[in-house]
Order: sequence, then structure tokens, then C-alpha cells
Amino acid sequence: MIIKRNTLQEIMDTGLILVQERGYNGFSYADIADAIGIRKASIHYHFPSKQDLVQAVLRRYRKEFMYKLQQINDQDPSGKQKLESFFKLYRETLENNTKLCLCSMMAAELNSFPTEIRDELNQFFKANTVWVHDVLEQGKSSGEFSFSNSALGQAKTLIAFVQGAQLLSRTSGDIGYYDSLVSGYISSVVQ
Amino acid sequence: MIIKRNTLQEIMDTGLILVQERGYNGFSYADIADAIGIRKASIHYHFPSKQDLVQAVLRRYRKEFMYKLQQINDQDPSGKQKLESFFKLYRETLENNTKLCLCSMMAAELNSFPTEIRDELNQFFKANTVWVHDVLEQGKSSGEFSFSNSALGQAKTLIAFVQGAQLLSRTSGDIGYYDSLVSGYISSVVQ
DNA sequence: GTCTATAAGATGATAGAC
DNA sequence: GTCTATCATCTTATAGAC
Repeated sequence: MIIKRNTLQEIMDTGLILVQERGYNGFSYADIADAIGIRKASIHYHFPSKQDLVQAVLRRYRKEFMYKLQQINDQDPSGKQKLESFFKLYRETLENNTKLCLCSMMAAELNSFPTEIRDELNQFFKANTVWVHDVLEQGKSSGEFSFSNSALGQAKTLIAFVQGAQLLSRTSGDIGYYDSLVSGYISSVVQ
Repeated sequence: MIIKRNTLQEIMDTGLILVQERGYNGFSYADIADAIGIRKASIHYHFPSKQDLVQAVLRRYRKEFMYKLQQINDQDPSGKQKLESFFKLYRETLENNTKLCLCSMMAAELNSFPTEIRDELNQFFKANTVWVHDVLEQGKSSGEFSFSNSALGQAKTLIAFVQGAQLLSRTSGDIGYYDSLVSGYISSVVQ
């Protein structure tokens, strides 16, 4: 059986990997073309400009991430388990060739982008914050969690923390750095 | 009186700004040349390759940052004031045209660099961690601070947090985001 | 949809005059 | 030390054949 290839998806898949590994200014259409065995012009057919491409990649990334957060809600009972699953999502990009969250990478290169992409990035971080906020608030009122902050303040802190943790862990070359940071954080929040 | 210009320093000054604003792959020798009114070839005289340049910038940045931390030690009495001064250092780069810490930017583009530069980045983060560790440990034993973590674990968490806070604050376009995160963090650590 | 061909410009870097 | 001139290569992007 012949499997029909979906060039558009392959381009986005490779584009995602390359931004996460090298950043927006660190790869070219030639890199994608080489990686999947097509010509540069074919990429321009699907995505006329490089910014069209990363914007599409970004939107898909955000949707898929939201779906994963929803899955955690559907499956995990305790607040602690939800947090652990959340940190596991960020761990998985590190595990996979020490990539960073797409949105951290693009946030670092923020000045390379127009408003629409900045908005997309903020929506990603905002949605992360809202999700964590819900988990923390529920855990605080049930007595599972304990922190002196407001739940919203603590949620914002957690998002900053996880982005920084990923960055430092990759730089150190040791994923154990991430694990150690995360387990310390969780134990400081959980009773 | 004629002030003798120091081209080498001007190149490094501009290089620092450009990496902080756009990242290593986001600027060129032409940008520096235009900014300070010389030719590209003159930059190559001082720094044969782009990596030579950023490595020199990085080393100077780290030294100056270490000096500033030493100054805080020399001046500030309480642990809380030391932490506030530390977070103020990271705030100043945001204030100044919403730049990021040089080392966060370069850590995001880690895969563009050879081992020597990665080592330099790790030394920066390590030195930050050691300094904060000292402050936290002293504050904990004196009863000024309170956290369930070890002082070292909490110090590593703080460094991850401040890097992420800078990134998110710049993305949001609101320095108040940084202030709110930091004051929340400090109040959660200080008794 | 994918290709070849090509353009216009940027990029990192070097040689050699002053 | 700084310049002009030049290089090979890469980059984003387009036109038009198949």
C-alpha cells in the first residue's frame, strides 16, 4: 500500500523542529527542502513567505498544546498529578533532541516578528496561565496546595519558571537539571 | 577637547545591544558598521569572525555582571534588599528598549555556538546561582527568609524564574508584568 | 503541485592600498 | 587601523515550464 505524502504537513513538521532547535533566524527554506527531499520553490507554493510558514506552525502548535492540556483535565484526578503532567509536556521537548518550547524560542526573537505573531505568542502564554490558574485555584481551595501568593500570581510565576527551567536545562546539557528544578517546585507548592 | 574614540569598545557595545535585541542570527556586521559609522572590514580587523565578537562581548558582560553583584554585597544590608537589587538588574535591561539578558538570548540560540561559548553561558548562570544561593542561605538561617526547598534548590528556581519573567514581560509588552511577578515572588519567600 | 531557472540582495570574510 | 574592492555563498522570493 502506498502512503500518500502530505507535503504541507511535512513542511510544517520540519519547520517546527528547526525553529525549536535553531530559532527563526537560524534556518532557511533550503534546510527544510533538504530535510524532506523537495525544492525550495515547492515550499513557497504552500507558504509564500517565511513568516507565513512560522505563523501557521505557531497556530497549529498552540492548538495541539491546548488539546493536550484538555486531555490532562480529562484523565488526571489530583491537582498534583495535573501539575506533573504539565511539567512532563515541557520535558518532552527537551527529551526530543533538547528542543525548546516553540514559543520561548520565538519570544526570544520577538523583534523579528510583526504584531500578529506576537499576539499568537501572548495567546499561548495566556492560555497556559489560565489552565495552571484553574489547577492551582482548585487545589488551593481543596487544601491540596499551599502558597502565599494569589492563585493567578502563582500561575504566572509557574509559567515563567517552566520557560526558564527549559532554557537552563538545555544550556547545562543535563535534563536532570530540569527534573530537579521541577520536583523542587512541586514540593514547595504541594502540602 | 577632542575625545579619542575607542572603536573596539564601540563595536562591542553595539554588538551587545544587537544580540540582546535581535539575537546572534538576527544581526550582521553591516548593522554594527552602520550604527557606529565605520566599514565592515574594520570590524573584521578587531574581531576576525562573528563568534570571536560575541565571545568577547559575552566575557565582558559576565565580568560586569559579577562586579554589579559584588557592589550589591558591598552596599545592601538586608537579604530582601539584596534580592530586590538583583531583580532590579534584570529589570534594567527591560527598561532599556526591552532588551533581554544577553545570556538568555544566546541560550535560546545555543545550537548556533561551539563549546567555548556554551561554557561561558553556563558560567554566567552558575555564578548567578551561587550569588543567590549565598543570599538565600544567609537569609534563611537568620530567619529573614522562609522556603521549604533547600537554599540551593530555591536559588536555581529563582534564576529560572527571572529568566522566564524577563522573556514573558517583554513578550507581553508590559514591564508591569515583570514587576508583578517579582513582587509576588519576593513576598512568597520573605517572611 | 512540483520543478528549473533566476533574480536581487544580504552575509561572513579576505586581500591589499593608504 | 581603516579603507575600497571583491569573493563565494546563502537567503528570500518570483516566473514560468511541466
